[in-house]
Amino acid sequence: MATAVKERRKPSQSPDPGLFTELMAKFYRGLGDPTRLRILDHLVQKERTVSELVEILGSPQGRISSHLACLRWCGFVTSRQSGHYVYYRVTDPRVRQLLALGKEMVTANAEHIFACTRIR
Amino acid sequence: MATAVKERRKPSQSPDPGLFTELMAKFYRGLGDPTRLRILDHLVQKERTVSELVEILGSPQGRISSHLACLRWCGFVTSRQSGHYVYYRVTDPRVRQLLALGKEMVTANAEHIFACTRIR
DNA sequence: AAATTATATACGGATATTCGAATATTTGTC
DNA sequence: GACAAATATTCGAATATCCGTATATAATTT
Repeated sequence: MATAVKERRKPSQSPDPGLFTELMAKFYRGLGDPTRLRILDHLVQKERTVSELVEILGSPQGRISSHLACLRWCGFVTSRQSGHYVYYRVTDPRVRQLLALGKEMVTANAEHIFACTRIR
Repeated sequence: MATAVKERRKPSQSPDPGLFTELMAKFYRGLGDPTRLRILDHLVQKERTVSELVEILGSPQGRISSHLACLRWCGFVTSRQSGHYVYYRVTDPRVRQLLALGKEMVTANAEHIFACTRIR
């Protein structure tokens, strides 16, 4: 007699509507930090090593690495190692789209956003 | 003789690079909350009143109103009043694009995002 | 204008996020 | 393997965000 096998959902599908929304929120929060946005702005233009970013942005190395890790987890950047340098870049074209859309909307709404007290 | 007039920047332009990045981050954080995303998901489909959203989402009214205020400040939704109902909707097509892009990327990266510890 | 319904806001407590500083890990060189 | 350079991670303190509850405002009806 055939045993009923509990079907396993593909992980790329929304496993649970609530959880998926949580992940979406988490994803957007990945873009919700100024340091990460500055990093992305540079990686969109050109591949960079961690130390280059440290130099360019003038932020401490630990902070840059930490934010890069976050960006990598969420799929905004990819990395490759060469020698003892790690090169980061933006590969997914959707990241550029996300950034472009945000830039447009913020440009048009800067004052309102600035005035929003719910988020500081 | 012509007096030199200090040129006033258009407010829609980036006033200060640092500040603009801050606003961008704030903007994306606007999408970084599950309740707000759920609200947007419904408003993308159809115009709704606050009480309809309260009913649909099962969250307390104050919370819904508060999040709607946030979404309105950041330019994600617009509102119109009719009687003593306030109708909210998504007017800007870029919001749909932002949501669609996020959905795609999260669908492809759900496990990684879930595993990201920097953001919980 | 009093009452009612719908919406918006205020406040304190709990949790999340970021930073700075220090340390650990990895990679290549000698 | 010891050392140096580049990168990654950890930890506590400061700040930001969210929630629940309560209250305030606005619009309509009587």
